[in-house]
Amino acid sequence: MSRQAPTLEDVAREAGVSRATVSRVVNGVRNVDPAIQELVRQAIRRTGYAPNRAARSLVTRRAEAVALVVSGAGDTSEEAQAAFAARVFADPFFGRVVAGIVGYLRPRSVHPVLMFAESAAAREEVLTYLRQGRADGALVVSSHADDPLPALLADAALPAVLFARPARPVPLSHVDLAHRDGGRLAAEHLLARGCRRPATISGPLTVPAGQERLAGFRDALARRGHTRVPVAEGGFTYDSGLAAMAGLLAEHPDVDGVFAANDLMARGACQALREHGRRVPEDVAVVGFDDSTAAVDRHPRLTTVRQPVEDMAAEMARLLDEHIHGTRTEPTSVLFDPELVVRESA
Amino acid sequence: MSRQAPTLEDVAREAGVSRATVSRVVNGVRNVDPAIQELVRQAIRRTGYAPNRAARSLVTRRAEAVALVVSGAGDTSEEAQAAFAARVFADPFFGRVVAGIVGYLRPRSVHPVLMFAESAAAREEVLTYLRQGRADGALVVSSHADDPLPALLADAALPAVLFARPARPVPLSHVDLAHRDGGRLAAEHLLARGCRRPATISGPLTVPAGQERLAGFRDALARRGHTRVPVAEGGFTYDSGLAAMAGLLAEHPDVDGVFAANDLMARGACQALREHGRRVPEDVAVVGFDDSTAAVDRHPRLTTVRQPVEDMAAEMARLLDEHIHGTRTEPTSVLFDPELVVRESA
DNA sequence: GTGAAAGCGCTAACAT
DNA sequence: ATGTTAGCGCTTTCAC
Repeated sequence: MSRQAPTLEDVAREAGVSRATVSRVVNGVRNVDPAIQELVRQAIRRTGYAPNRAARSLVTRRAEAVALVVSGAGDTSEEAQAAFAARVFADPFFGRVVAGIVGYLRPRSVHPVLMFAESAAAREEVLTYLRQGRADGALVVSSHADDPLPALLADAALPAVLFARPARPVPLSHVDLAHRDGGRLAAEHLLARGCRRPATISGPLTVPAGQERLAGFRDALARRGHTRVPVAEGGFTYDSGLAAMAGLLAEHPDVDGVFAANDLMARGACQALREHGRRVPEDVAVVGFDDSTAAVDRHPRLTTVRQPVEDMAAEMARLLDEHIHGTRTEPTSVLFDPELVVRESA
Repeated sequence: MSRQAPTLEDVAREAGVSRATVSRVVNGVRNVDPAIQELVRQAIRRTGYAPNRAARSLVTRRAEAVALVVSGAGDTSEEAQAAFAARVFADPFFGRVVAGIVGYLRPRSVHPVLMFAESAAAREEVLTYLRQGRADGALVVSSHADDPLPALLADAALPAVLFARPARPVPLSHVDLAHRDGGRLAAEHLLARGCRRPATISGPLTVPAGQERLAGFRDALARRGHTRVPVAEGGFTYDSGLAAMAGLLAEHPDVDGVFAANDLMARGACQALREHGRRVPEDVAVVGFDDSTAAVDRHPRLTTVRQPVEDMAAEMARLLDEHIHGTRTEPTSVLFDPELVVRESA
């Protein structure tokens, strides 16, 4: 379109020095005469030079980019992929992940390339992408615990870090939350505010997070004498929360406290409660999980177990960075602590 | 880490042909003997060869990547950038944009690199990124109409396409919605269902979309005899919708229909209405705009003016593609039609 | 139809 | 402290 972009050569000529010198000032700049540095800098400004990344990557063998892959377990059609993308982004949780990742990556000027892997073909594409050196590693957020991608990545010895522990062990670093403690926090809060009939809407029991939040909640309750706690399994969606709450109410009309394993389901539960004429928190207290935007963008503001997602995501990026640069070689897992945030719903 | 990745040379040796031949079968493959093609393909499989993108980009001058930049008008600190990222993703609208873009890009195996441009430095970074050839063009979604990025991109003659017409004309292609028609659709629906006291919660009047949705709504109403329509300006957020509705109710307790310029504000309005003892839609009908997930993930499901965001985003990607490949040189604007989706709220 | 060779723009030894 | 030079892995004329 426009005229050729200026190269190192052009700048060198303009400044009256060699390419190597220009390269030195453009990069780490070890020992270049300050006067010459200034000369070169001016030449760069005059020519409007911007280093060609392909050429640099070719020799450094670094793309300065990482793949941010959102993967599932499915094997869906091309169209369904778009729907999958929309669904993922609809979850307020993902925005926090991106914010945390970008917060770490940006200052280091590495950029995230967005990829969706919801089919075997898409997963293969991710591997190829990395093998081509278009990205130096992958940050993986799975929507299912039995996602096959982590194992593929590990087998190919490609640098990767996961958000959340996979259902089946995989030799890859990951960050995670102490979900059990989170469930315990919710239980203790409900009890402390006087609930006598606590119940819970769990996450899918196929994912570790779902199991553990439930286990933590149950254990804490059992320790205080509540051994038979009603539980309805949900799917981490608004609708599933609504349905689960309706079911709970039908079987146990006297529930006075509910722990939903995420905020979206807690919102659904609030709606079901409202439809059945129960006030929140007067009649039934509701505790959510995550502290996503869903917790605060409607009324009543949710009391919830906060997951420090941004910090976790940033740590994920940091771990990947270390794996890429070889400063860390062994798979590592970093666990974060949940925190109770008390608002209006409980 | 692992052993060197296989190169074209390795495959050539393995297959007993020249690099050029391997390159030909890897790419477009014009006239290569079928038998040799097969030979090469097997060699590729055996070696696990994946073409090095940096090397290819160096000669083709194509990154096969585009920048997906979410920009604002501000000049915020580094930390605020993260908050900005989180906010953007919290908007269900953005997920649909990504889905549309990825839907177009994926089959062409070009990948979106996520960038946020909320400060002068960040904007400069986007320009540099493109000049370095790390991305072939930019897809820009601005959160403010007075975003300076589009003009910068145009001045630098970098391929770019915008979502929505900028406040100030810029010689860049863009896609947009016929917002006026959308406002009209809302007005006609409210009238058709018998509203006598319609009001509206507009978007920010600084952005074209805000102005035009309001203008369309007003015009249609005026044409039917309603010349004095209460309007409260909102900011496209849940809270602003809630506050605006409360204000409207205070000044005009008899409103029986409200058009909110987006779904999030419509949700806020529903909440305010509920707090003031009004039923939706029995006492007050509410029409939203966008048809985002916010329209359907709570009750009552929103009657809303649908914006075909995915299609618009895909078109944006298509236009950029044409600009990049030089098949389109003049800035073009493509306008989409809104559509009324009737659900429960009106 | 296939191969030889030049060169894309850069970094990093190595030499000075 | 600076310059010279050899590639990095690929595409693409140009011969054959």
